[in-house]
Amino acid sequence: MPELPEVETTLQGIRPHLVGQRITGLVVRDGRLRWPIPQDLGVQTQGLVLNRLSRRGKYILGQVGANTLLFHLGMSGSLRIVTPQSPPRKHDHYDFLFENGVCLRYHDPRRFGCLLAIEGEPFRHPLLRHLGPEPLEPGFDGRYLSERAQGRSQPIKAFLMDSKVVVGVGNIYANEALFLAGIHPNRAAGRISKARFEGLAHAIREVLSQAITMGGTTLRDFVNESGQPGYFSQTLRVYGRGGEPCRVCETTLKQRPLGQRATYWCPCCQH
DNA sequence: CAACGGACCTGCCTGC
DNA sequence: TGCAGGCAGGTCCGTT
Repeated sequence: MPELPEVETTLQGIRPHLVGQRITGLVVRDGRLRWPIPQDLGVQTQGLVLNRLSRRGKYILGQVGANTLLFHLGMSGSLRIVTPQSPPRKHDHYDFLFENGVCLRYHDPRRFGCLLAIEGEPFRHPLLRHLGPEPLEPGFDGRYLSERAQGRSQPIKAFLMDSKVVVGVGNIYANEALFLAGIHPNRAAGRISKARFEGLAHAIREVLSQAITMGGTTLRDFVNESGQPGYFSQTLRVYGRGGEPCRVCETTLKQRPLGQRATYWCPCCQH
């Protein structure tokens, strides 16, 4: 489910409720996530203040004392701000309780998300160490993409979804950015000109920024911290639109799995 | 190192 | 109505 815009929407939604607040407890109803929630996490965090919430790629990082909480939403996860009294639903895995009476509740049917604690410097952790640059920060541009793509035969779409190349671009926004840039998703990454990579970097930033502004994309179950869906779905240009007319040239959009993932493109606009 | 396939899960939709 | 099969926003891991 969540790509960078959905994670950013979640972060911005929960941050004002939680930063500076003391953790009074952790209730784990079902700790079976991608990796089990550490048994001692409640004891480890109780009484500590959540000093900072930030994002790295699709991870949310919470700084508590010398340690960092690592949240990931996987394919179907969502974090919501609720009251401790609100009855838990099926697949509500854990609650963080805070001194101000707020409860941070995690919901994840498919259990691909995680909740871990990192001791010391978080960016040396194996899950974070090899991550590529943030697409919305300086340093991410056409020149960078072009250099990383040198000699690679991989389809550009798979290249963009590689978090070692750039973080936060998942299946929806890879499809959308390639459409905006006019690049065929199956084109070998190493066979794209520097000029076209400039356009692609711009398209990636554009599509991610727009989606954040609209509160993310909700296909079936993404909800923000208040339980509301995102509205970027209405703006999707190709994702999920196989067989429908291109919004630019009205040619019928193609759809075909590419590297196990649903891929959509306009055969007229993308080469 | 690069590329690829399998694996991890549940829910929902389609078609028989 | 029931059931099998396919598919879904992520990403780690093992193999070639």
